[in-house]
Amino acid sequence: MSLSDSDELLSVRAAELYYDENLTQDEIGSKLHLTRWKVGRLLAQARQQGIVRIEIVHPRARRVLAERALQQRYGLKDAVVVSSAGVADDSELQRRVAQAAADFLTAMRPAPPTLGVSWGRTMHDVAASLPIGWARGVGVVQINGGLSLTPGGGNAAATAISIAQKAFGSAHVLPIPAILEHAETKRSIERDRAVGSVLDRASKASAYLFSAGVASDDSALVHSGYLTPDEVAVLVGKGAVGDVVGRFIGADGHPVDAELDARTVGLGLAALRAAETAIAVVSGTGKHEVARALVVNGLCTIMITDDHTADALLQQQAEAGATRPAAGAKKGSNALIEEAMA
Amino acid sequence: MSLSDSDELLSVRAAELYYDENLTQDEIGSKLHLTRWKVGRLLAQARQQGIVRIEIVHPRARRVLAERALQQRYGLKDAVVVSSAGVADDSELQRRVAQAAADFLTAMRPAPPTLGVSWGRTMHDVAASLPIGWARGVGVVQINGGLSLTPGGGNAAATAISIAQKAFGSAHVLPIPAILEHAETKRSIERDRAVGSVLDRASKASAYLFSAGVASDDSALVHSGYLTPDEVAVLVGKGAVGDVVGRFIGADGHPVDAELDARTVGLGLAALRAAETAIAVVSGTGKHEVARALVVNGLCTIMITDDHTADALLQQQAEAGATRPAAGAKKGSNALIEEAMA
DNA sequence: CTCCCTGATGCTCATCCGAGCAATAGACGC
DNA sequence: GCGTCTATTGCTCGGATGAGCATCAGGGAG
Repeated sequence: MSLSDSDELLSVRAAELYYDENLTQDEIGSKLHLTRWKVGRLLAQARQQGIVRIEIVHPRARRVLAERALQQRYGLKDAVVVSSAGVADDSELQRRVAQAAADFLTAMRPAPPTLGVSWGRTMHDVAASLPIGWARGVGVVQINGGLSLTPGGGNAAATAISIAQKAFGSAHVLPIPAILEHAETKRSIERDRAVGSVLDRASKASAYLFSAGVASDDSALVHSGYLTPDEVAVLVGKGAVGDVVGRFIGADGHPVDAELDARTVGLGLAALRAAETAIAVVSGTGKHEVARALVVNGLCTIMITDDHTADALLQQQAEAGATRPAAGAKKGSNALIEEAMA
Repeated sequence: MSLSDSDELLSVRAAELYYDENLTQDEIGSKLHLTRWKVGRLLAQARQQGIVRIEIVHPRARRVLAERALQQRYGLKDAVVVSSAGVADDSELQRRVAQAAADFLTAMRPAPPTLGVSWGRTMHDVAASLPIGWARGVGVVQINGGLSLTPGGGNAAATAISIAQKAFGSAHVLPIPAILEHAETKRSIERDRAVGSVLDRASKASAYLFSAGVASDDSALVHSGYLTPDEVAVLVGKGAVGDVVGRFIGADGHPVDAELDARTVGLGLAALRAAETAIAVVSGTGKHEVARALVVNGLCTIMITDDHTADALLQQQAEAGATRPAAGAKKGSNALIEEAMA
């Protein structure tokens, strides 16, 4: 601790003169009766101690440090953390994260020939945020069932179709329920030629893009009428932290209810775990736990989220390491900007 | 409007790379396929548009720009605006402002031979924040009556005494009520030799330091039992925005109730208006109106306040000019730092 | 008292960066 | 198409700044 009180006050004063007024370090030096090197050191100290906080306030701003920390901590291939500075409500934040996901997709080089997508509020926003022509000829495959029983917001297939259309590609949808009454029905549906081919295609996708839902009454699966609040409560009792591609998982990243899981149509979690590129888009206070389950258990290789969630994920110091082999400090989507220039 | 959307995104990205990572502009240039000058311009634009916000987070931090703006707008000799960044509640903010006032006093060169002070919660905090030896031999004079009828927090005289003691000086107190029942009583009290001599000394003080109170049930004059909430309500009805040295004033800076004013013991507002150095210490959401009355009507030459109040004072674009002759951009308390080094 | 160690200070030098200027590319009217 | 006008780009140059080093003050241990 070499920070004497007087030095700290000097730091503050120097920082004010440097950043608010903008005097040179030399000028500050003579004003404060210090040498310009001392001033430089005070400023460095002020920045290092966090007295000077530099914040980038913009809907599209990202928190690069948190991104790298996430990447390294959980062995992700990449991470995108959007700043929540100046965000009014949770839904605006979600839109920003969706926007970031769209930016990320757009910047992906090479674009995935086949992209498996889930559905839901977040995915809808991502689709909406994608610019027309974000890629050329991507095949988009819906990876889990979803026939919204409630109106509004378009159904699950619309998301996949929209993403495909904007890339001048083709969509392969699953116009079937997300969860069936009986495991047997599910198996027979999967045996259907059309459905089977889509699922097959899904399992071979070169990349996946999906979101995660909360385990509460607010779940999209409740809103869509597949589950009742009571059923969700039971799942929570069994340790569910949220759902991924329609499957409710616990903190260990595995389904909490084997029976329910057997009735859920779509790609299995193993496929995500094995995927080369699995992009999770998760944001909001309620989703910290699911997000943790995703990264801790290697269910995604790329995490796109907000800074609060990221901070939560980085909170605990030593966690069990991710199941993914660490990808090292491999640099990620720094080609994002290409899009902006195009 | 030369800010195309792509340029804005580039600005954001460049700012991230520059401030979060800290690459040189050159490195950013090659990473983003831009020349380093372009990067420089993007960064300048980002700062100028407020995309990059640099904030100094420290209890003692000041908002120098607001200070200068206040100074120039209202023709003040000086202004101190403390940052409210990271402040939990209003009382913490008040303590910070009091601290700033103490810093300001300490840094005053030359120290005023005689200092007239008022009393109240804020003044108490200022006194408490002053370091022992903040000056040598200042004569402190209480400028308005105040015998707290309620316990706790020490009475009005204690404030003056504390300030004086810490400067190894002498105190001249007014151990009499702030407001009397009858104007006649007030006049006779003023004729008292001891009281008269203090008031005389007060009127000749080389500087004044005072706060201002709200016109509401929360007024110190209500707490001290000099006024009832009903009486204050009547004053508010007459346009009172708050009290200064015990006198309730309207937005025009004049007493709203002549009769009440005639019963109030202490320095008149004219003395403040004429003073070479009149330091007002005002902070808190409820005091914006009083603060405005002070600066608009030249009741102080130096304003020490919080940034919210300052912003409120700077809100309206063209206001009637201050009654004080503009003091120009005369530099103020930049010697503050001497204290820190001593 | 002397020596040595540690941390702070002031300095040199290479780099970084911004102001200002010339060249260039677009935009527009003719 | 052509001239002109303006916004943008890339550059020169000198000041501003940070890294690294020599020096110095102070503070034990012997």
